[in-house]
Amino acid sequence: MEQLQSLRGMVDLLPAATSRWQWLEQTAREHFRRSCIREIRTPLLEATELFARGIGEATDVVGKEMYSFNDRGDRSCTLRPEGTASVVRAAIQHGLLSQGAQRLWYGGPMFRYERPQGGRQRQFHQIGIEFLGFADPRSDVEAIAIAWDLLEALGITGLQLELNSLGSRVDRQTYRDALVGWLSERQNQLDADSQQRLATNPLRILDSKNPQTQQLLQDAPNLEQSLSDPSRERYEQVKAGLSALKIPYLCNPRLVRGLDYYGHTAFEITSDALGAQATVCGGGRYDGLVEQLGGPAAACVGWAMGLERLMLLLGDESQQSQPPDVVVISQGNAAEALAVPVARQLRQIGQAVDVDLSGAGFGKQLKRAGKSGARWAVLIGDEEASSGQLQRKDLHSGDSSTIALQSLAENWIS
RNA sequence: GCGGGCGUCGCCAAGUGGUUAAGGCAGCGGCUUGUGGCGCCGCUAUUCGGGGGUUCGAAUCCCCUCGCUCGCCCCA
Repeated sequence: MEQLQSLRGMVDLLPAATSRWQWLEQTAREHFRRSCIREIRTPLLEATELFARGIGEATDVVGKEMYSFNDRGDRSCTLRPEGTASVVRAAIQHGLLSQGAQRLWYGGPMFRYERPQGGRQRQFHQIGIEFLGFADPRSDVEAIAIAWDLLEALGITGLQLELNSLGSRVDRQTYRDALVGWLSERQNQLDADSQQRLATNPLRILDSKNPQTQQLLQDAPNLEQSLSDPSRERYEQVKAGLSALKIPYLCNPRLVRGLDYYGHTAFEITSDALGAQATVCGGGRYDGLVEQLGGPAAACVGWAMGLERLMLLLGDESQQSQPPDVVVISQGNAAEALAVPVARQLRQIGQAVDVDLSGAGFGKQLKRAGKSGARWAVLIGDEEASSGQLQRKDLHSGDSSTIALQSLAENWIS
């Protein structure tokens, strides 16, 4: 490789794409503002231990996907692979929870060392919300509704909300034992990955894509049946809340999610237009995490969306960049000296002004100005420079008039 | 990390062993040295992602490598 290029899975966003990204981000920001959710920004780099303890040692994210390195002080650092752990850490560190429950959102790049694929990059972008200190099932409903409505505001259709309850810690332990016991007797019928997980993370076997494994699981103990009455009741309340909002959902008892901190409500919003990377939004409840990371007991619910995947669903029609309002054209020493000052004056009254600094002939500059889609051209040549009367040309109609350099800003009318 | 497909100019793309590697778009220059959007003319890859090999001869065949892509895996 002679040519220097971006690292694998690290993608440049070129000007043709950035306006679309800005629109997406603004739409999300506005949606969060209306939902009274405030932004939190945390560092991209954290102590490796935060993720190891927060997300779980046995998860794939921690086990094999982290960008970790030792810094000059020999501390193990990791580029954040997700947002929740950092937000929780920050909330604990700054005592946010002692000021009451927190409704927070975050956004920005995340890093996961994986083989890139459509909708999957090593540096990718998420936005997410975290409700810290909310135990009521209505908070699950509200969080999901906010995600659902944001996707609608973005104009994304054809989405499916899948819902499950992982129950309480005790429920999960009970179920886990039952599942491991049942599967152990049929270990030889499991695919290789699932056999591994039997020891490390048995619940994950549930959402294996291996058809034989899925077949086998038909008769396996069911997570729903292991739910305690309060857990079941809670789940019902969430479902009722969603139904009341007319948000359609599909109960999927196999929906497990890969991060250890989830319990009770877990959900995903998927699209069938994304190939293998179908999840657009994923989240759930993580009532034990704050305490686990050294904070007070605080029930929480949150989710994250992958922005690249949203972009894929929005279609990649690269938008034309906004054309300038005005292009300043000049020729000759005296005139060229005026070009930047004129542009600056017009910018001060709010015009989007481009300046042709090429030194090419009038014809050429005018041609480019026309192509740029600008409405106006301001022409400055020797005559204009000496008389102080600039020429202002309407590029749509071709009409020209003069405008005095002295009173340019005052007399400019778009 | 494992399998399949692909890689020719900024973009799209012909060429599949034989002299100088089509074409289109964009860009640049000119016709038109101070007045554009049309038109016409011209220019832009000693080189086919990179390296090595086979061959008299390779973009075209083989190996390695990098990258992209699809599936697995995983998740957003």
